[in-house]
Amino acid sequence: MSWTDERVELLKKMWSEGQSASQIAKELGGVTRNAVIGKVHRLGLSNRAGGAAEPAKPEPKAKPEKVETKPARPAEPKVEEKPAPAAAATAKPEPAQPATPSPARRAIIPAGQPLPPQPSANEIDPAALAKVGEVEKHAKKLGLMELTERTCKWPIGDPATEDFWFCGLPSQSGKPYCEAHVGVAFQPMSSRRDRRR
DNA sequence: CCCTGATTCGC
DNA sequence: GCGAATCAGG
Repeated sequence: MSWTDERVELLKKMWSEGQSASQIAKELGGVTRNAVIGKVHRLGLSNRAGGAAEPAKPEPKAKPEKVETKPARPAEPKVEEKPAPAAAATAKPEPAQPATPSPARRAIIPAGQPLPPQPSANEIDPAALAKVGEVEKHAKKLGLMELTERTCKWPIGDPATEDFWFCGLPSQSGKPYCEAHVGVAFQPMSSRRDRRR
């Protein structure tokens, strides 16, 4: 593979979007993250600043003076780093159904919820639940696109609204979830088996 | 261990 | 110019 204009363009785009070198490499295909990084450097955009943005690093120079703003590039598009929730668009307070072709639709419950059901106060170890609650505060709130092989894919929030994201915490094992979520995801199904219900 | 970007240097 | 190997972190 070679760095065609298109590929370089995509590289620039993704890099400025804050994508990691490995992700870019994966997207491009035929190159490794090293190649991407090498190219990035050669292109001179090692700093992820499409034109100027980063808060920059406050040098040990505590100069109370006003910061000099170079008018060098006043009209820079400046690609703000947006979380880019991937799938869901920035939902507006629009309660209306977008357009459900179904003649008779019931609740807006997405039938295809491939991922584990939210723990419904079942017979799950309270400690594990507490842990999840705790962990979800630290969730990285990844969008569908941000998920990788080793990020927790536990869904959080309501898929029907914009309040939906994935845990995203590292799932170091070969598991699809982080430690906490693994805990409530698959219980050995042995914890209290004879509930003599 | 997983990951990140940065650098080097033979090609 | 290219990128694998390596380095230096998190």
